[in-house]
Amino acid sequence: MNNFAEKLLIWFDRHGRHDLPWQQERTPYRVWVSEIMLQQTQVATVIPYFNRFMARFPDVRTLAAAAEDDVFSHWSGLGYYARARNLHRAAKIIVEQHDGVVPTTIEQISALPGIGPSTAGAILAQACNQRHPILDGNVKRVLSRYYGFTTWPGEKHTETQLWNRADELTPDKRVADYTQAIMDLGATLCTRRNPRCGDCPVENDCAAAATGQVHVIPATKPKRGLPTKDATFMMVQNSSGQVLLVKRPPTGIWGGLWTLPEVPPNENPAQWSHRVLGVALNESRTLPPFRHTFSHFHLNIKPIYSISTQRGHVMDDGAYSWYNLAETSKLGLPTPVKRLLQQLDNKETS
DNA sequence: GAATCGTGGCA
DNA sequence: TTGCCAAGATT
Repeated sequence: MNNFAEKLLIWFDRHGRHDLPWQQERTPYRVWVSEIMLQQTQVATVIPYFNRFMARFPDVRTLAAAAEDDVFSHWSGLGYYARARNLHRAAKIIVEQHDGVVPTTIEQISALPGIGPSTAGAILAQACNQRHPILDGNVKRVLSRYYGFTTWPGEKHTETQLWNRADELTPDKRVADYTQAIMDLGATLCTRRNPRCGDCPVENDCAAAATGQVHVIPATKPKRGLPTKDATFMMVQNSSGQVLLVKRPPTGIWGGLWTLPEVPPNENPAQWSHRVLGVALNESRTLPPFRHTFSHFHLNIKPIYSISTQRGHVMDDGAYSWYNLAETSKLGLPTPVKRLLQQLDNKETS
C-alpha cells in the first residue's frame, strides 16, 4: 500500500467519521441513496433527510412503487430535484431489469440515471469494498493541494490529472475506509477555509504546505455576477381556504414540483388568471417581496394574494389543482413556496 | 467547454 | 448585505 493511503488510514481510525447513518447497516441501497443526497450537499444537511427517506422507503421496491409526488415530498427543501426524479427512475429500472437488487458492477451502476463517475465509484467502494477511485469536491481539494496543482480543478486537463492521481493512490485493501478517509480529511481538516494543516497526517508530503500555497489552492472558478430576475407568484384561495397550485414541467427550475402560479411579466394577474387558469379573482393585494438566490441568478419574488369564488378542480389536465393547506405537506414544494404557504397557514390558524 | 440545477452556512 | 460554494450529473 502506498505511503499516502497508509498514513490516511491510520489517521482515519482515530479521527475519521464512523457513525454516519449510512455507515450503519451499509447496504448498496442505503449507500446509493446517501451518495445521491450528498451530491453538492453537506453532510449535516443530508442526515435528517436521509433518516426520513429511509423510514418511508426502506428498500428499492418500496421506492420504485411509490408515487413521484411522495418521493418529491421527502426531497422538498433539499434542492437539485432532478436527483429525486432520477433516483425514482433508477429504482424502477432496478426492479424491472435487475430483479430489485442494486447492481454491483461499475458498468451496470454507472448506467443508472443520476449516477456519474464519482458516485458510481463511491457506492461500490463504500458498500462493496471494490477498488474504484472517486473525485468529489473533497478529493479535488486534497489532491490539488497535495500535488500543488494551481489550475482550477474544473478545467478538463486538471481534472484528468486528478482522476489519474486519485486512481494511483487508491489502495487494494480497505477501499471503503480509504474512500471515507480522504473525504473526511477534506471535510474536517483540509477545508476550503482555515485548513488545520498542523493536524494533517500527510502535511510533510504536501506540496501546497511546502510552498505556502494552501490558501490559494484549489484555484477558484472564474466568476461572473449573478443576474437578477423578477417573478410574480399568485397566492389564490377559494372560499374553502384551498390554495391553487401548479405542477411544473419535469425540466427546468423546480422540475416536477408543485409551486404557486407564476404570472408572466407584463401580464395583469386578474386577466391572466381568468384566461389561463380559469380563475376569477375577487380581490387582490400585493405582499412584501423577497429575494431568493439560486446558483446562477437572483429571483425577486413578488407575491400577490387573491380570493377566488371557485371551488373544485381548475382546467382538466391535472396541471392545476386546489389543495387544502394541510395536505400541501404531502407534495414536493420548493423552499420559497413553503415559506409563502406558511404565511397563509399562519393567517388561518391565528 | 459551458450552462443548468437548490439550499443553507459562512465570512 | 453580498458573494462563494459544498460527498456532481446531465444536456
